[in-house]
Formats: sequence, C-alpha cells, structure tokens
Amino acid sequence: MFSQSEENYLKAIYHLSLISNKGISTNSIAERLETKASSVTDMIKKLSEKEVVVYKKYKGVKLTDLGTKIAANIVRKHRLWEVFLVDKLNFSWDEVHDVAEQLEHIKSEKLVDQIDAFLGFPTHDPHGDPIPNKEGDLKIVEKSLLSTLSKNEKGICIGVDDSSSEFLQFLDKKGITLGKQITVLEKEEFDDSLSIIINDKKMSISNKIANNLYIKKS
Amino acid sequence: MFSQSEENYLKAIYHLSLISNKGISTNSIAERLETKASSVTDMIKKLSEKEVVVYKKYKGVKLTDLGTKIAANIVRKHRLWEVFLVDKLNFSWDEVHDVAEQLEHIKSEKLVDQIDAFLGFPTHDPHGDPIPNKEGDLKIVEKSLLSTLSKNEKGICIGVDDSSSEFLQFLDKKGITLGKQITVLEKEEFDDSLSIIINDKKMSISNKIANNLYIKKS
DNA sequence: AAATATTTTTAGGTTAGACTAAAAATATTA
DNA sequence: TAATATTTTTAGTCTAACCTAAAAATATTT
Repeated sequence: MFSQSEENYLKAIYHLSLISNKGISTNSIAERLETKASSVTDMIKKLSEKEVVVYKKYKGVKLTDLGTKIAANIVRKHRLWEVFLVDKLNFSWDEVHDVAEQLEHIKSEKLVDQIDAFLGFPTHDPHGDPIPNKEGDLKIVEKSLLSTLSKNEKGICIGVDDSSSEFLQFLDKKGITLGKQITVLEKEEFDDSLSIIINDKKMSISNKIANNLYIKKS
Repeated sequence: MFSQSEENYLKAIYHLSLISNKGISTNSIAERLETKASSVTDMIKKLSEKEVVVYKKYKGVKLTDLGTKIAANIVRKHRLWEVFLVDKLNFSWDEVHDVAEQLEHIKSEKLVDQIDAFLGFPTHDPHGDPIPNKEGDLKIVEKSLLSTLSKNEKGICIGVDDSSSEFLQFLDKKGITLGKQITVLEKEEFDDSLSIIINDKKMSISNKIANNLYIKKS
C-alpha cells in the first residue's frame, strides 16, 4: 500500500516520463511537487526499496512496470473523478483539479469501476486528456499545439496543456472549448500571434495561448 | 484546517457525546479509535489549543460549539457518501463504510452541496442514521430497540446499531431491511429470543440481533 | 584540462502522530 | 480510611515526510 505522498511522487514521475523517457531528474520532480531536491532523494530511496522505481545515484529515476501501472491507475482515478464532477455535479472544467487531486487517493477498486461504468466509460477528461484503462494503457492521439499550425490549416480543439483555472476561464470567455473547429487565418511574425476563426468569428490569439491549446489537424 | 487524524478524533468524540453528554473519557476515545490513551491525551491537547474541545485534566473532554459543527459536518459527508454509493453506484449497505470513511475527509464545500442535491437531499443514510444538515443539526426520531418491544407490539425497521458488514449481511439473508414491518409474536424468557413476523413469515430472532435493530413503533 | 557552476546527495534537524513504560490522579473495595 | 485497582498523564522513543546547509558528483565554460 502506498501513502498519498508516495502516490504523488509516482504520479509526478509518470507525467515527467511522458515527455522525456530518460531518467527523471531529482530537480524536475522537486519542481513539479513544489518541494526540495533533498526530500525527493529521500522519497526516491524509499520508492526504490518498494521496487516501483529504478534509481541510480546522480542518474535520475525511472518507473518500473509495477510503478508505471500504479501511477497510471492514480491518473485514471484523477481523470474519472474530473469527468464525474463536470458531467454529474455541475462543476466547470476550471474547478475540478483540486478536488480530483484529493479524490484520486481514495482506495477502492469497486468505487473506480462503478464510477467508470456510471459515467459510461469515458475516454477523455474535461481537459481532453486520455483516461488510462484498468491496465494503465492509454491511446495516444495525434495532436499539435495550435502555435505549430501554418496559415490556412484547420483542426479541432482537443485539449489544453496548461489546465490552470485562469487559463481555462480565459478560454471560456473567448468561447474556446473542446470540440470546436479552429482555422488559422494569419500568423504574425512580429509577436507570433495568430488570427483565427472560431465559432464563425475572427479573433486574435497570443502566442502564449496558442502554445497551450492542442489541435487535431483536419 | 484539520488533518484527517484530527477529524477522526472530533468525529469519535461527537459520536460518544450522543450517548453520554458528560465529559468524554480518554479511554473511551482510545477504544473507539483503536489507539492508546496516551495518544489521545496528546491529540486532545492539540484540539483544545484549536478551541474545538474543552479539556480539563482527568475530567474528559467536551466539544465546543465549533467542534460540534465541524464533527457534524464530517458525519454529514460520511452519510451522504454512503447514500451516493448505495443509490448511484450499486454498493450494498454492508460495503459502504470503509469507503465513506475515506471520502468523508475530502475538502470541498461545493462537492458536498452538489452531492446532496444530486441525491435529492436525503435525510437518512443506508443504515437509517439521520444526515445532519449544513448547520450540523439533525432531527432525532423516536426509535426503540427491537429487544424492548413487548409481545404483540409492532413497528417499522428504521435502523441498525451495529453496522458491521457481518451483521448487515446476516440481515440481508434473513430478509430484514429498512422499512419492513415487524410484529413481535412472542418473547422467550429463557434466552430473550423473539418470535416475530416479517415479510408475512414467522421467524425466530436472537437477543443479540434484537439488540441491534431499531424500530419505530406503530 | 582547469575552473566554475549546477545538480544531487548526505548529514542533521523538525513536526505530526503514533507508541511504551512509568508516574500521578482518581475510583473502588475491604 | 487505608489499600488496591483503574484511569490518565507524562516522559521519552519512533517513523514518515519534510526542511536547511554543506559536501560530493556531474556538467559547463573558459
């Protein structure tokens, strides 16, 4: 059995592994968890004892197969709870993260299975992130940052990179939600801002925004 | 903010207070929480600092108004989650306790309010226990242990004292569920067992069972 | 390659929440 | 009421999870 703290470390390493697939550095884990590198070293040793990570001093950590499965299951629970909050309890997509952060640590396999069924076996959470299945697998969808699209390319908005409530509320205000079609009209060389069409309306999008919106090209 | 551990102590004192309304003894708290009296003394001092209990050495503790409100809110959450598990997720009444024990510590007022609404503002949990309202009040229903009924008295089964899964599964097996009418046909002096009618069937009930079933006389 | 900078680990300390064993207070019984 | 029993508190440890500061390893510059 793993403590909440151990679970949070596993989850952090899991997320970092999706980007780099090299040994995950102590510092990157510390940064993600808003803690100190020395604390990370302590915890990594413990996780290594429990055989959920492989650890070589100064070389970073990798999740074992067991560790990956456990981490994916926590992510699964997090995302299922997010769907529950939005679909059943009228939460908006910018309100769910902190609560899901707590709910993901509830230990009951039956609970997860039943929530999954209750929600109709959703495949994605409210931010467009895929929900791992019981085995911990998730299907990767081809996605591109809006900022990488060229003039006249179009696609469907399928996710966000930054899921802070500030960003999500901003998107709400602009009418940008998952599933909407976006067409790039123009790219400004000067500030990398974009002119796009969404909801049949033309609007200007800063590079910062375009760098945090995932598009499925079409 | 209170830790899970602090919340568990408050809840234990709350439950014990419903029976005795005197100062709650260190030992009774220790027994309920399956911990040692010395640990209880430590925690009581901390809770006393936080002004949720009043503590006099060797004289036991009492909840303050604030403490009572906080404790009632935890009980409220516990019971709402139990209803959720049974009504929405197909848990049976003997499976809900351990999960609710975890869920009751989730911190989100919106979550509780929404669950409450989602369930249609239930007044009782699956074991017949009343759900405190947001202010922490609960309406007490006149109830009697089945063992206190006399020959020929009848009533509706409205709750259980022991909610262990063993007992609840036993009741299921016997067809005894909340809302059923029970009529006492006979009381055996010898072993205090009862002969009753439930579901139009006659059956014999040991004193141990009758001592754990609440009836609303009718 | 040597010097410097950065990252990581170690060593030692803190706090919450538990524990054991012994001392102190209270309660019970003779 | 004195003796005994029980309950409660105190004193001192332990572990998980964090911390700071310094040492050691690795990476980057010059």
